[in-house]
Amino acid sequence: MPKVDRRIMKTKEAINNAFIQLMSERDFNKITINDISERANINRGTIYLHYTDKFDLLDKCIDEHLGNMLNFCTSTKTGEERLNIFHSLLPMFKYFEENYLLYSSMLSNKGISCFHDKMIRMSINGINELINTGKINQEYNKDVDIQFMASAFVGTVEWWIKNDMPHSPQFMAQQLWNIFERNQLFNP
Amino acid sequence: MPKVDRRIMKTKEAINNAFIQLMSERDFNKITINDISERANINRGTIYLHYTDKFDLLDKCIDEHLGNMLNFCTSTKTGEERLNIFHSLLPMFKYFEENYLLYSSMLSNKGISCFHDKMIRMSINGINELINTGKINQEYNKDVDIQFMASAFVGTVEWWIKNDMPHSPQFMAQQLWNIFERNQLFNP
DNA sequence: TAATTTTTGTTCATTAATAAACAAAAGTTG
DNA sequence: CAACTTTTGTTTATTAATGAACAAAAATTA
Repeated sequence: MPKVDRRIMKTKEAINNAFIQLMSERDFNKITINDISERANINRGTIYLHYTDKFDLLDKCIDEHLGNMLNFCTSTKTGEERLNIFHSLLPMFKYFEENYLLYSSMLSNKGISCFHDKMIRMSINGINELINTGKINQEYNKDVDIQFMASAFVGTVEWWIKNDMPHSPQFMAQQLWNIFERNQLFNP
Repeated sequence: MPKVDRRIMKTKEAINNAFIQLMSERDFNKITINDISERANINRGTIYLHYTDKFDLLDKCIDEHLGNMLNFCTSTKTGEERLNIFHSLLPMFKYFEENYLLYSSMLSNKGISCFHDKMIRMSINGINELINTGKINQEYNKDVDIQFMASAFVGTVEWWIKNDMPHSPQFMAQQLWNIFERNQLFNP
């Protein structure tokens, strides 16, 4: 990958940090480009060099962080482990815990649904991968089933984050795993 | 004053922070321009746009921070208070306490004497101002006396900083003030 | 000491960020 | 609703920072 100019890295990080900070303070529709540029201590015009508007910024911000999460969950694993759902469940909860400020802001923030939507889409992708590799009980391979599972899964995770993470990552991963087992979701 | 480009502000602050950090870790002559640019996350060449070499950087760094100190000691005061030595002693000790990392690095660091020299010069300037305004007992108005007083004063402050500030700013200011009174240094 | 590596200070062409200005859109106020 | 203020998105000329290259100096190593 061609190395990125360090000015771009710094600018983007400043924008992202400012944005996440502001998202934890007030609702998305109360945040202006002005606010972001002031908080990030950069020229307002500079934001437009990287993002078309604040919706684009929100979009890319979520994409990047969910991408980091996925990476974190799969990076240190072998191909076999990667498809073992429990080995990914635990790091996922841990990652959310470590980035509490970001994800709780995103979820508590009125006026944005794209975070939820992206979580759903990510889950569906994950489920499809498990189906294609035969890890999942084929009987669940219908779009309604997939949607049902994704909604349940994402809803549970979101509930956990929004309610200040009332259980440990270990506990949550184990509980979800138990549910999956009880429903014979995974092939042995 | 004409407003400075915000890029310059950011670059200088990054350089200064990196430099102070490094000064607290190792001796000045073990610090390279390379180290500073890496720590500051800026291009090495950029340093040369603002400083001729690392000695110049050290010099300007000290000047700036001692300037801040002077400012802090005199800013919130009226003209009368400003020349009342006790009203400046206390804030001085407080300022050093608040910027402990910086000043203890400067003093503990082998290979630099300019910090001490600048402190002496600053004290001499202060004493001269007090003489010119008649605040100081005229009998002390000889260069040897001035040098004696400045050395004693600076040496005491440096001792306090180097030995991890064994007394409170209040105590130090009071003790110094007592010494001045005992020697009838100041006119009533 | 000689060979080698690191650091320095400078140059260069290129790119990113800047301040300032502007009209249009959106939001707020009386 | 109209007057007003704020925010937006874009443009422009200018400046600062960048990475890369280089030879010389300094420091390190054998």
